[in-house]
Amino acid sequence: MLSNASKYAIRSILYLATNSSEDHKISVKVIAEDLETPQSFLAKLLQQLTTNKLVSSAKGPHGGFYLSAKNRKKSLWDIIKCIDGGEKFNQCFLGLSECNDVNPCPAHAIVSPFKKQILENFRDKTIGQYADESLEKGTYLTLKELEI
Amino acid sequence: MLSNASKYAIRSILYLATNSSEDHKISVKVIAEDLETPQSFLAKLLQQLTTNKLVSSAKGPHGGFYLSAKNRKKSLWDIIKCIDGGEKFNQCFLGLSECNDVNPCPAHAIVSPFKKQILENFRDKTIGQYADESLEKGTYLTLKELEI
DNA sequence: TCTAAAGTATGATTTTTATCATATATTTCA
DNA sequence: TGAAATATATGATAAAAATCATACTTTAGA
Repeated sequence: MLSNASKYAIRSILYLATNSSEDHKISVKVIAEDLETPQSFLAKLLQQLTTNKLVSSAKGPHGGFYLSAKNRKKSLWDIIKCIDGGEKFNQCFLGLSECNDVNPCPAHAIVSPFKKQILENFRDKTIGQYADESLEKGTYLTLKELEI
Repeated sequence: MLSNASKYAIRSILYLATNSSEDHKISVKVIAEDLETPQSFLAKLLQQLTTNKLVSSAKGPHGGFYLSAKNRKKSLWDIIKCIDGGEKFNQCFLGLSECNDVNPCPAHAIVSPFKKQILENFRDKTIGQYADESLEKGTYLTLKELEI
């Protein structure tokens, strides 16, 4: 479904949402170690996310990445758009370029409603809300968190 | 979601379900032209599908591919398993290897029910049923069919 | 029995995605 | 003011997916 890039990006941002603040920036090195993702790949991704205002950063000692209040207002969908492009949830399951409610492929009827609902959820809920809910529900972002 | 390979495979099989029979085999060339897919790639795929008894074939003049009654009893899920592997609907949306109802990632709650329902549909409905329904509903398998 | 029309088998190439590496620019703090 | 810690920029490499190409085998039909 999503590219690794998008997956890493989402996990990083949700991680920053619960662990960082303007007073507590986190370096790529630490993020990559905590999330168990390739560091230089993540560095590139975070750059891209920073350029697109989804993440904030500061150079130098005690620098690093963090989420500002504004950043927390963004959505998962914003992240996906930024990395994989805005067509991700608009693509036909069987790869046809014109599949839609009027001219559906054979899988359209079963797949389409789900895509719509997931897209809505990803578009309408903010990163901040997602992070809060995740804290309540106790979700996890890396396998490390599963070790007892 | 699916690889191009799986998409082509599903489209080919649904195409054969409505257009072929033991008495009317269809060559890769024709299938590829009708579905607008790369011919040699499709040839490889059809081989794999034939090996795995999802499609039937005959060599020589008037040979080609077709679906037997048995082939029609298979499911979309069988095709996906054959090409992309059986983990396709079992993978965590954020790429974690252990994500499940007990230890969910932040996206699990929203994504998981949909995956389950789609998987069920794909697993429980036969190719034959899919093809019949598609005929009734008037779905399409290639953009060509949209041209007036 | 020869020829042409098919599938079958295998490997080469291209494209995309993912990953790795290295050099540069800033900034804090001693 | 200079050294170390950080992000930034860019390009190189590796791996996977998709595509292309070529030679071989089987079979119907003249």
